[in-house]
Amino acid sequence: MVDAPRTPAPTIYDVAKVAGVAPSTVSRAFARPGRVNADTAARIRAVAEQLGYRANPIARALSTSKTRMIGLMVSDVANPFYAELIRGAQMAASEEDYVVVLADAQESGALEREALERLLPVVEGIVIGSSRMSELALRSIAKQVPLIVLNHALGDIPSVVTDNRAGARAAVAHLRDLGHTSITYVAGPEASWTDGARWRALHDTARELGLQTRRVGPVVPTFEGGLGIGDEVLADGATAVVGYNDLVAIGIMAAARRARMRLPQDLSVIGFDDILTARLTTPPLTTVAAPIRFMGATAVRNLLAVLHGAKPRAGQAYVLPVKLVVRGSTAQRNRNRTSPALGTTSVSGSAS
Amino acid sequence: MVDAPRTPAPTIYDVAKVAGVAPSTVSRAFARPGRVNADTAARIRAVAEQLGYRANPIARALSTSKTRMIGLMVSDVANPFYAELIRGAQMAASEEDYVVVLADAQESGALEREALERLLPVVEGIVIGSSRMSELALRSIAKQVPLIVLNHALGDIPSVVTDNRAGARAAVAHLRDLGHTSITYVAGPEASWTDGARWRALHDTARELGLQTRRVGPVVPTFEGGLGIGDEVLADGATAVVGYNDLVAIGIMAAARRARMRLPQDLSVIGFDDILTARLTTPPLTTVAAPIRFMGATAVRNLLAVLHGAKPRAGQAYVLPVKLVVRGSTAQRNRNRTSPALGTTSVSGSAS
DNA sequence: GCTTCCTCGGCAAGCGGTTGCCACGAGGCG
DNA sequence: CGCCTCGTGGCAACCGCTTGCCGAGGAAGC
Repeated sequence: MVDAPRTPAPTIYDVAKVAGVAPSTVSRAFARPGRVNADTAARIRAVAEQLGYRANPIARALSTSKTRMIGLMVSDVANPFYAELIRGAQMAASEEDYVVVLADAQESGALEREALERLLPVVEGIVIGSSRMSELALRSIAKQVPLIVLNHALGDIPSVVTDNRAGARAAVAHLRDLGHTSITYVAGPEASWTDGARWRALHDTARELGLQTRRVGPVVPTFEGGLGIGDEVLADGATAVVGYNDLVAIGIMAAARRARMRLPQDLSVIGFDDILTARLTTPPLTTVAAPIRFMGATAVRNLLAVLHGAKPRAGQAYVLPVKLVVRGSTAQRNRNRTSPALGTTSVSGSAS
Repeated sequence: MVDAPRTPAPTIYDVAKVAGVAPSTVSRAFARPGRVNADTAARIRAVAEQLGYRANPIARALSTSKTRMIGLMVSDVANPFYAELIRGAQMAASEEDYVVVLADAQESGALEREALERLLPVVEGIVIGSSRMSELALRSIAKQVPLIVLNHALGDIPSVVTDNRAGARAAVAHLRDLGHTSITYVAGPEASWTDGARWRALHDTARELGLQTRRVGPVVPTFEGGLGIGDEVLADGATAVVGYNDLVAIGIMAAARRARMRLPQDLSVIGFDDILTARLTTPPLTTVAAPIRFMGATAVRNLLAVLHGAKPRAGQAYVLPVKLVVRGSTAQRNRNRTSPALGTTSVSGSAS
């Protein structure tokens, strides 16, 4: 063992002894203002302060089951989207003096279950960002502990999502205004509820506004995913593509550049989410910005509200507004762009 | 309050009753293999399984002070560097069935202290990534709980850092090979130990290899930081710049592009760390790649080792190897590049 | 003056495990 | 055959805080 002559932290018993009262009184002095005479309370506080007393959250939790911890499950911490989300959740939690326990599913349903297992007995509630688990599994979790899911509207579990419909509409309208007549959508994970929502909304609005749509994929929702399917997208002579998320969109841009296309003249690209990276690319990415940080905060705040006794609002998801941020990756359709010279991993097929 | 007819989870008492043994025996059946007769243990396990018993970590923690949680403090969760770090820490923790409690200092020493305060009583040990606190404060923490700091070599606290010296050397050598004779370093936060280490190493090797160095900054270690100081860097006619980290380097690139310089012909840029974003820029960033994920994992593994009784290795930091990853942002020095047309926020001064 | 109510502190029983110590029986050994 | 040792299980005392309940004493009501 280590050296550690660390003196044990003072307890309410120590404080009680010094202050000349019973431990229960000390406890109440902190937890139940008013229950104890003001003078006594003041004296106790003073002693506590002087002894450096800090309540032991573990002990408290044992009898109250209030750990002041909430679990946050993300499918991939390394994804910038989640970084922002975590930040929001983190902030909202601190506001109420809660602490967040992070779990990373690493895009695997099995790991997610396992991590959840570790979390469950310790946290008061859980926020799950884009689960890879089945709805059945989610429901079973929801039975055990207050739960709120992100980016996935389930009938009976409280959830917060973004307004994918409005976002898709804005994207389509923007592309139409630029003269585009056809849009290629690069799909994300099949298991993703968000992907379905985005595609459906895109498809519907496109039809409404008289544009064609095409759907390719699914791909893994990363830069590599977008890069990998880039040639297929370009082979068909697409002039406008919308990616499942920013990372995919950026991947597509890289593929286009590799194929010696000019951006945005030859190809307009739009992403979803507006992660930090979106503004760092060349050209900077036009994207449907989600209030990511706010999403995390909203989820946590609602979870906390439920923990404080509020009725969970299950029937209807909280839908957060989005905004199309026009940057440099979209431009007027170029009617006579040349057939792309495909990259090394080229695919047969030519531009229309 | 909520509905919740959630039946209370079974305890060792329930299991004991059904299995016809004493609670202590149940406890030992799980915690102390061998201490209990194999048959009895098997029976207990069976009963537990059937009842769906799960040990309550809170209760266990109360008497053993082993929470199986470690704290991870980062100065900015939204920074991609930390995203990777968290992932590594997270993975290493899961390996030993530990859970990580995340705290975000939001680049503020005060918030960092506060968050630490919340963490301290709950976790068995803490990993701090790039602290904004004073060394004094760090030492005081280290006295209370096993601590390991990242990117900051302190004499008496175990730490893991990257081989900044080797990294700087590689960067300088690379630039020299490309014909550059002078290097501008854009400094990061003054409070950053890493910044000092990088600059010193850069300066030393440059001198050794016969190159000039210049140092500008400090700037906040973000894209905006790099972008903001870009003009100052360019005004002096720099041909090669090394940023404190990738984000800063990317910011410089953006500034250069805004000034209508061609990259990398007119300006070579090198970053540090190799965050995910580094390969997504145009041109992709040449950078001194740190094994970020591995750093996180290393920190956690060593912390865990200490918790398991290993002697903390304080005297000497664990230094992790780095590797120069040459991408597209560096090129042969262009001897006759034209004086840059500075952007809107231009600074007086002309190229040499 | 006596009952009633209220305020405020203490007692003690949990919360769900862990663990030092003891007891009991069986096998080993001289 | 008596004594020791070893393997196992149980008892009970924690770990530190919360909280229902009780009771003493003072204020208020009649």
